[in-house]
Amino acid sequence: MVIDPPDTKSKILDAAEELFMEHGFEATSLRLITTAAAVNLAAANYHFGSKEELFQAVLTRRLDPMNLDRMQLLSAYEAASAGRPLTCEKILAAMFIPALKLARNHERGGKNFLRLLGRAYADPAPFIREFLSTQYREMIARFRAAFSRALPNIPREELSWRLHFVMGALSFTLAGADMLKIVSQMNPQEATNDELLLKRLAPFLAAGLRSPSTLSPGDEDVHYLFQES
Amino acid sequence: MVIDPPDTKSKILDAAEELFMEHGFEATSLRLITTAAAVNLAAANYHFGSKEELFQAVLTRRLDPMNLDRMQLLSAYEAASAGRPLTCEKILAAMFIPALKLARNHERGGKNFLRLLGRAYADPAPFIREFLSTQYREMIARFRAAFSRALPNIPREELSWRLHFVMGALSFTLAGADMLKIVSQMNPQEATNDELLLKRLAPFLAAGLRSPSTLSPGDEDVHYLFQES
DNA sequence: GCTCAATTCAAACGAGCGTTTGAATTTGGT
DNA sequence: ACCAAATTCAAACGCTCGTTTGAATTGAGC
Repeated sequence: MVIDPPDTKSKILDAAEELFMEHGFEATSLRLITTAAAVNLAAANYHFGSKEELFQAVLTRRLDPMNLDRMQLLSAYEAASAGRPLTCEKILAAMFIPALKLARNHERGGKNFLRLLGRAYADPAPFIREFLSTQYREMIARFRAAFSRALPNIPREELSWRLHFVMGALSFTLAGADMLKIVSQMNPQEATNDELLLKRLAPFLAAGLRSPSTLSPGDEDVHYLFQES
Repeated sequence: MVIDPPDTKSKILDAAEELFMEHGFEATSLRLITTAAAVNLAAANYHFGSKEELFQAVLTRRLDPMNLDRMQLLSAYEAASAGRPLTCEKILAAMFIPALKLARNHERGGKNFLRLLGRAYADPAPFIREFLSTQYREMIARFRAAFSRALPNIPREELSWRLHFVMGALSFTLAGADMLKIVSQMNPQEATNDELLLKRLAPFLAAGLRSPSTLSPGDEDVHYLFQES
């Protein structure tokens, strides 16, 4: 069994994924990418059209299957629950397991990709924001509906916020191997254990999601944060 | 009472803050900044040395007072508690109130700054990461100690992770006015109400922080996420 | 009113950027 | 073996970047 050599397009995608992850979109030049991929400079524009389209191709290659995976897993859980609403942990698992599967895909640096993705969330470039917005719309809608059934007592708007916090903590965690040094001077060998990481994150988020809504109607004026002493 | 005109240095800082926030570090040129500030291009290098040092000056101007504020507030709460450990809400309030105070500082765009800060957390540039790491070290250590007293049953390592998640959700939330469109198609006029936003975030995080540790010793093999069906 | 240091200014420097070009080369169908 | 399409290649284009330079201007102290 012979593994045929990767074609130019794949070599560019692989090099771009690693370098975009390491330096960000703006700071990574096509010359750096094509040199690392050992292909001609013009090949990038020939195969992908532009640097922006190359970046989108890097994201799409892994993001599409992962989000599909998430939705299928959620559907499987829902089918198995016989009509009862899922637990928050179950829904979070449907979000995390496909991400973990990707992170474990070491043959091609899946972990690099998750860090790249986490950073893309915070990138101000309009073309990145629009791209992610359309890529995520369907998946987010499915999960919002699932959480809504799991947490019938949380108002719809409050739930939107909490889902936002969940995405924030998740993407920050995925992107943040370096950040751990800032926040916690964490043990590095543990920081690379993604499974353990998400095992810690999921219960944390589930507890937050289940907490009673503090801003129920008529409760707007509780100065929650600003009580004296 | 006459307000004297802002000097060149301040004009550059103000313009840089707004433009770095909008486009990120790499995508913002000194020519864009100095033109917006209506000063000569060379003035940026004359007053700040380099683009990197200018960026650090933008951060320092507001970050130093804010973190000092946080630590003083935490000390005040601790002094008022007469030796009893603080609640998580109280500690989170000491983190959030100074940020809110800054966001309310409309005369100079404090809100812009918080978005810039949230984005800096995710920036891969080494000089940014090192800068933030040293700027935050003392403040983080103080708050970790406070949470440690508030949550004596959470192992030290688990607590480090949870503090990490808290920082993630917070910075993502501060940075993410645009992101709300992706995750939740949120009501925009509400998204700009920072007080309400943090009133929702704080109880969410407090519930997560207080949740029982699921990875207590001997419990390592619970396949929390990977249970069947 | 002179001096000298601090600041502002227009101009340029060298380097790196994304993209395009047009010829050379490889590939696959007949 | 041939042709046409797909791909690779070296070179260049036009542009913007961060930084530097050296002269012009300003302003406070004597």
